[in-house]
Amino acid sequence: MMETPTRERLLDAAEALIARQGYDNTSLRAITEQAGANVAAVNYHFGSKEGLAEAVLRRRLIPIDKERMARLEAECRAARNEDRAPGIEALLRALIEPILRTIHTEKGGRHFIFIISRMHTDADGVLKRLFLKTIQPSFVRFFKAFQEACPELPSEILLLRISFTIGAMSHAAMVMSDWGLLERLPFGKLDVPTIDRSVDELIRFAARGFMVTGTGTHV
Amino acid sequence: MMETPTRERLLDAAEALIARQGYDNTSLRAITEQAGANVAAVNYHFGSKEGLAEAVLRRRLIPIDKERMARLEAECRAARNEDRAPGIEALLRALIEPILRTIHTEKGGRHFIFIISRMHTDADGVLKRLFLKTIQPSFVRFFKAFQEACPELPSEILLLRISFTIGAMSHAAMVMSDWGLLERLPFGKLDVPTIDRSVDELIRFAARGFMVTGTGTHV
DNA sequence: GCTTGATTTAAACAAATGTTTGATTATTGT
DNA sequence: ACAATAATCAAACATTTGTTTAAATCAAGC
Repeated sequence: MMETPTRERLLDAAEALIARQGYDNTSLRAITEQAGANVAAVNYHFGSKEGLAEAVLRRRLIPIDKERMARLEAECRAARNEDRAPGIEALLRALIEPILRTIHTEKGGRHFIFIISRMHTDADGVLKRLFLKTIQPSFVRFFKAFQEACPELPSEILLLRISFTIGAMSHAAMVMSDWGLLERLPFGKLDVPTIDRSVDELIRFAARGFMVTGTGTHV
Repeated sequence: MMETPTRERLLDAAEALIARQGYDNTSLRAITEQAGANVAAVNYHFGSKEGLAEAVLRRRLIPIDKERMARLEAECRAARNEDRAPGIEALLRALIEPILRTIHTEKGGRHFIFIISRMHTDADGVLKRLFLKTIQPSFVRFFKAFQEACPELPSEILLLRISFTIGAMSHAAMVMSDWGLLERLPFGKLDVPTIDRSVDELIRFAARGFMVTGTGTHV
């Protein structure tokens, strides 16, 4: 049985610890200890603590970003062929599903989600800059697609609603990763919803948010 | 002209710096320097760095919490008198407006908002525990009111939707505090919405999210 | 005016941080 | 088998961290 290489063990340990404690509050010694490696291993393999964090981020974010764009373009292509505007719900699904699915698809995904959530609310920080750089192009692309889907909505309002959605997604990711945190509160008995159910609820919640003149009832 | 006391200058400096850089990444020396005070002043006035952070949090959070509860109870009372269930939109307004209003009402509110946003996405941390302890009772109270407003909605789905709303609010607060961050992206010309307009958009976005069988069109 | 208590100050504290060094051990290519 | 490169290791590096100390300064009260 081949043991996993040090480089990867470092990534896993860093991912888990940074998720729980944050970047600044996680020491290299804690990471290397959990990974069963020497302190110098980080600087050998990644150049610096910052380099390690960058690698942690890229490892999962780039595949997610690729799948997002693939789904986005698929919907836009389908829309062109059928001579219609892209559908809001399909766009939301392209934005939300790839990242929330990593919670139970990938091994460390549950940890990674926490890092991403914190990324959205960090004003500044080492990881934030890299995160923005990585995700900016597809964010701009998504915005254009949303504009096609809602051609009569003023851009700044559209941007607000997309921000609401990203915030909801970010927070939902945390709740879904650690539902126990809510269950500890005195809410009475709750059936924990599955990830897929939660994702669906989120997408439809956001989709309704993008509507106007909704006439449904509150049920 | 009386100069503001050291205690308060420390709170202001800590609030601004913790908002920008996070709790762990903000040193006491940076805080005391910006406040024009000695390093030991923090331990003298607040006992510890943690004590200072706690004071920063309580100073604004407790009044916000009080106003939230006041509005909540007002709506519930009105509902009882008129023999109807509490209205979703009124509940959302009670939850959202008091905290988002501090952005432009209070002097340092713009900074405080960042701290609160980070609080929501922090898995653990010094401030998180205090935040939860402070806000938990009214959160439970809000949940009960939402249950009255949506008596047929399963509790776990209701809890999900509230989580979506809180996430949207949290992220929106950041965008509203620093709209320039979005304007830097290549979106073309945007009219920056006012705070009041943004708050309204958020409340109505969330209110639509709580509906079912919405039949509006995407505009 | 002196005293009591509150506040401020500079200096020092131990502990923890990211990084570097130089030697040692594994692994690989020929 | 041997040389060359890659990887690991213990030890030490200079900084920075939150906190404490003990003296100095300030502000009232009587």
